[in-house]
Amino acid sequence: MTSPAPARRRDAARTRQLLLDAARVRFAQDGYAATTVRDIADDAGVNVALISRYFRSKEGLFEACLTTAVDEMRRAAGSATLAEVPRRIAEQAAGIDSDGIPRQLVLLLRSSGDTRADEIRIGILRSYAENLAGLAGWTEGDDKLLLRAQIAIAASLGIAMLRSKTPLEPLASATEQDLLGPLSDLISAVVRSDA
Amino acid sequence: MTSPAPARRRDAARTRQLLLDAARVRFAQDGYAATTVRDIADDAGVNVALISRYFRSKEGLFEACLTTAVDEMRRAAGSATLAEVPRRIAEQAAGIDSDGIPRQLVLLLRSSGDTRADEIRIGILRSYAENLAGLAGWTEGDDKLLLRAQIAIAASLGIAMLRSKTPLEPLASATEQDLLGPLSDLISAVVRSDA
DNA sequence: CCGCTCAGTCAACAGACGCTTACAAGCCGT
DNA sequence: ACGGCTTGTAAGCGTCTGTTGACTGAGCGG
Repeated sequence: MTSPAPARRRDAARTRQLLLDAARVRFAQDGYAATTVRDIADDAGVNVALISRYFRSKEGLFEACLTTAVDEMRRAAGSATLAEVPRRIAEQAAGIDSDGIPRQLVLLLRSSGDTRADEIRIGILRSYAENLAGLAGWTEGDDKLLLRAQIAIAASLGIAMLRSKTPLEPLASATEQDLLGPLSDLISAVVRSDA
Repeated sequence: MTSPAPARRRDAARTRQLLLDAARVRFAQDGYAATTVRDIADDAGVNVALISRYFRSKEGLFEACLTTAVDEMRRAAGSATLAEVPRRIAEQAAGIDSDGIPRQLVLLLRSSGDTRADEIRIGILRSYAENLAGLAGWTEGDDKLLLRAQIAIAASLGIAMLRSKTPLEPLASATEQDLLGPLSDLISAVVRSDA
C-alpha cells in the first residue's frame, strides 16, 4: 500500500488507478447508465477530460473495470475443489472491500448497454459456469448439469445484487460466516450430476 | 380483457395501459436510467407528452409499473404450500409473457434511483421472504431461517435477471420444466429450519 | 348543429450528457 | 537550466434528456 515513490504530484498511473477505483464503486452502486463521467471524475478528484485520455471513452472505462475485476477474482479464486466453492462465493458475496459491497459480482450482473462490455461479461459468466460444472464432473454436451451450474452462479449474483444496495435485513448485513451455511446447502443441492 | 366498449378512437384508459405495458418491457429490459420516455412513447405508439399527463413524470411511471407488476404477482401467487413454491417461482422465472422475459421479477431487482420506488421494492421483497419463511415454519425473530428465505428469493431474482438479457445458454432458453427440477432442489435445500 | 370538455399533438425549453480541443503547468534527461 | 514530452485544466461543442404550455380536433350533451 505504501508506495516507495515519493508520490509525484503528477502521476499518470496513480490518476488512472484513482479513476478505475472510483468508477468501479459508481458502476456497481448505480449501474452504467445512471453513472456520469463527471461523477466518477469528482469522486476521483481529477478532471473529467482525463477519462477520455486514459480510457478513450466511458465504455472503455467500463470495460477496464470489468477486466480488472475479473482478474482480481481469478487471482483470488485459483483452482478449487467443489467443496471449497461455497466458501469462495461467500467471500465474494460478503464483500472483501471496506464498504462491504461485492463489486466484482455486481458488475457481472449489471448490463451496460455496451455490446463489447456485455460480451466480456457473458464470456466470464460462461467460463465460471463451466468451471463449476467441471468440478462436479461435467463433460461437454451435458446441458442438464451445465444449466444447474449456471443456476448456482445466477443465485450467487442475485445474492450479491440484493446485498449491494437493498437494506433487506438480515441478508444485507449477513457476514461471510452467516452466508456460508446456506450457500453450501445451495451449491451442493443444485450442482449435482444425478439430475 | 375484451372490453365491451367498441374501442373509442380517443380512449384515455387504453392509452394509459399502452404506456404502462410499453414501460414495463423497456424498464425490465434496459433498466430505468437507460430507458427514455421517448422510447416508451414510441413503443406505445402515443405522444411523449402523455407520459407526463398520465403519470406526472418518468418516476411516476416507474412506480406505476412496480405496483401493477406486484399486484399481478400477488394475484398469481395466492396462498401456496412450501412444496408448490418451486413451481410458482419457475413459472415466474420462465416468463409467462409472450417474449419470455420475466418482467415482474426483473423489475424487483432493478433499482431506479428513485427513493419512493425503492421503498416499494424492498417492502415487497421483505414480504415475499417472510411468506416463504413462514411456509417453512418461521416465527418472528428467527433470523437464520429468514436469511435462508431471502437467499432463496435472491437466487430466483438472479436467475430471472440472467435470463432476461444475457444469451447464456442453456439457462437463457431453459423452459419452465427445465427450471423446475433444479429450483426444487434449491428451495428445499436452502429453506430449511434445521439450520 | 352548436359549444364545451378533454384526449392528443407540436415545438421548444433548460439542463445534463459524453467528448474534444486548445492551452497551462509539471517532470525529466541532458 | 532549458527544451521536449507528459500530465492536468478550462471551456465549449453538439446532442439528447425530461418536462412544459399552447394548440388542434374528436366526442358528446344540449
